[in-house]
Amino acid sequence: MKVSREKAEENRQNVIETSSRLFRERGFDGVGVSTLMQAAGLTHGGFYKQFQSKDDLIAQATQVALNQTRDRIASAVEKDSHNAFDTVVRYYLSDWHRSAVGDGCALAALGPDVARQGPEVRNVMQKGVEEYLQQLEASVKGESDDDRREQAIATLSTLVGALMLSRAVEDRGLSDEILAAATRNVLSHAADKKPKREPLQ
Amino acid sequence: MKVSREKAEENRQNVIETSSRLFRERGFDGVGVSTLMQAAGLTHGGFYKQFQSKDDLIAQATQVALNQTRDRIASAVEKDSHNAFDTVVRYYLSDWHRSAVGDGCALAALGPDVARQGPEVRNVMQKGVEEYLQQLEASVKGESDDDRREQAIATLSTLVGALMLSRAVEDRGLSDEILAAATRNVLSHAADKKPKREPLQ
DNA sequence: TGAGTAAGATGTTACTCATCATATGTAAGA
DNA sequence: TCTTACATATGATGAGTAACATCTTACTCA
Repeated sequence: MKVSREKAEENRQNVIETSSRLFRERGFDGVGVSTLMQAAGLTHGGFYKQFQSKDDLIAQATQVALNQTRDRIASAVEKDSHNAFDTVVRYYLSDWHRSAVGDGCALAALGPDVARQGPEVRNVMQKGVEEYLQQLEASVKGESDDDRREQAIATLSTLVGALMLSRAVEDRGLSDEILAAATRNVLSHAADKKPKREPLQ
Repeated sequence: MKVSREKAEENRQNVIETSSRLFRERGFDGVGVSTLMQAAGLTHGGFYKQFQSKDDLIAQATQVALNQTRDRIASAVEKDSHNAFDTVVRYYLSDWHRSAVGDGCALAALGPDVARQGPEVRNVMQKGVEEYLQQLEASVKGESDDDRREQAIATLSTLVGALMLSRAVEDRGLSDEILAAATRNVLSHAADKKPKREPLQ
């Protein structure tokens, strides 16, 4: 049942991408190797020819997930570079992002899961956070580099926290309220030289 | 091997409290019923006479965890009611809280885990979030109720997000930076009528 | 360059062993 | 006697391994 080198690599990528989605939806402990391989159209025996262990796959899938969101934000900003910050915030705290757990930001979907992992995965996460912060530093307004850095960190924290909370509560009304309040607050604070509470739309 | 009614109830509470800690440390899927019972000094057989299912225990343990942090914050505020907001923020984003996952806030330790659960657990979470928000609304400064509500939601999001991120990255330096930046930012924003960037200490 | 062949890698099936959530038995308190 | 908390199964599923089949890839020698 051997397969061409290209096909094998394609299968590998397929497993990683499928896993990155399923992990975000169900957590690292919520899906088994067997399920992951089956979802990629393979049987679970061949897994260990492609990956050292499940942890190895977790690291790679987390990387892919983080890159995906980074790229999506980058391309959204590219289309509207004048209101970069506004674009990022509204994208991150959108209805779509709240419901698209498997396609959304890994920080909000897997933060505590990653915190429980070993150094490899945590290093991947760290690199992802740094990249997100650089994106935000570029669009945030501030008087100094330090100021922008602080704004970026605080903004990222608020975005991640709000999205996570909006997904964890049962009532849709409270969930909506969290997204709306966080959006308004972040936009009013980080966009300096504007009145503190500008209308949302 | 029957035990007195009081002892049985004591055992039950013991299981819930132990579970609330272990769940926060390892996630809902990271500990099995057997481990939980063993950690409470019992064998796993009696579990289903005390709880309907693992989900049932998850709901109760989440409740206990949320109450614990709520009470700790309340008593911290009581001791220094003049700087309530300051106290809450510094408590939440402290070194101690970052490392004490099993004794810390369930929102930051189990947010995404809860998001994957059924309505019962999510309702418990929702009630917890509402209580946290009420605590914050009382200490946050603002011109109107709506204003305070928004501040409370944004602050809670930032606190939860920052703590979660600080735990998920590998490097201690970045982790410290996240906590420090979020602390400074939240305090400068929510404590109105003060210069925007007052020194941290 | 050509065919033929040896070697190597990918994936399947079948397995181990541990742990999972849950159900049934059992002995002691009420 | 009758309830019930705890102990002992039970069947399913977890991660990881082993043996084998099969096809690609690389090497050999013309």
